[in-house]
Amino acid sequence: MARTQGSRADVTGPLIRDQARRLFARQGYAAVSMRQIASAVGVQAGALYAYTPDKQALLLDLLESHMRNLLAAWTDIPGDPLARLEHFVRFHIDTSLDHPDAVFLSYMELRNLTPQNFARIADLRSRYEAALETILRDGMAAGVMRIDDPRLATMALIAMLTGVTNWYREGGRLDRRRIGDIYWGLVRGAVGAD
Amino acid sequence: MARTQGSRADVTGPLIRDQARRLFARQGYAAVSMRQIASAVGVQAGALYAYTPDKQALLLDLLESHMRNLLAAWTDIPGDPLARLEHFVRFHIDTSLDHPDAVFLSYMELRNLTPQNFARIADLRSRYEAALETILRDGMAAGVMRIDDPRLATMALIAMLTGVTNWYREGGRLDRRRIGDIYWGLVRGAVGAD
DNA sequence: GTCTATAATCGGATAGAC
DNA sequence: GTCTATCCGATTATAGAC
Repeated sequence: MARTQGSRADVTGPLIRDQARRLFARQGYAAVSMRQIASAVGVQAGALYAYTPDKQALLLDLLESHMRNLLAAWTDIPGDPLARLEHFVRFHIDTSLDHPDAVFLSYMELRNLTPQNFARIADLRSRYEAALETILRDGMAAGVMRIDDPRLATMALIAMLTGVTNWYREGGRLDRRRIGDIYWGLVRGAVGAD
Repeated sequence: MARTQGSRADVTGPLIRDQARRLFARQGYAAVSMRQIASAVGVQAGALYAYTPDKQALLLDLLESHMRNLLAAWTDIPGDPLARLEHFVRFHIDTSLDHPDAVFLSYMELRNLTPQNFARIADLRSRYEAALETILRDGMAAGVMRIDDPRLATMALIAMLTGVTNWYREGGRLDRRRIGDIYWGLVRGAVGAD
């Protein structure tokens, strides 16, 4: 991948983020060196510092932009809490399968953030969790869901749905639509909506 | 923690494993140095190599012994598949809360194993997953569970149950018995047993 | 914006004394 | 079994040329 000299600011910036995301997800933040990222991009290590002040800022940028994209992409729908829950389940699975590396990073590399940066990401994540918890509480109030503890159910369901990234492989036995169907069946039962 | 000279082989060995497990779980394998582990134990870095040939072997030992303990501790019970499933749910949650660091490591640090070592752990894990899948299939055959895809349900349920380590804090709002009750309610619904 | 070169530190692992 | 000392390669980040 080594390149000779030349400026390509428009492509290098996104490429650094893409390769860093991919490598961090596969090997872990601490195990990836700036040289490795630079090599994957096709530049020398020193060039990375024209785009990020340091490695930590690069990780924070990846996590924060993912969480902001997630929150921006999510839109609740009006009406039946069960339909809203199905919408959330399919949204979460589709997002997780579209951006498996970003999703994986966002709950695996929190421990490598500084305390301040951790607080920023934890805040964004709690907003996303609140979206699901609201649906569950509305479903209980409407009498269409039976849930012992909506806070715990929120954590449990998100863990279950996010887990799809642990085993899903492109071109595997099940396509996305089918996976969404199966998970929705599990979730619908879990909230007592059968 | 620094100590003066002296041999304490009986305590140092277990202590190295305890501290390595704790540090690996909190910061990640790659982010923890042998010097850090030694410092937490109260010995110099060189002394660690009397107990492990290298850092990788230390990680493998932690993961493998955890998986073997898990498999040794698990015993299915005869009878009703629903009772067996409840037994599995409570076993898995209790184990996860008793050994949160080991559980976390066992599904977070697989990527830092060499391919050979990875295969060893993956084999042990698949045996554990098979225990749950068998119960689900028996429940379907007996007509007491409704499950679209038992293989996928196995992965989904284990992800959900293991997720308890992400939020549980000792002395928190809910005690273990109550957490087991709540998760069992979610699982029972998810497998269509209500 | 990118390169080359380098500073300063830290990493895993080993040797030999006690 | 543990310590001290050390080898040697890798790491993050910076400086200055182009």
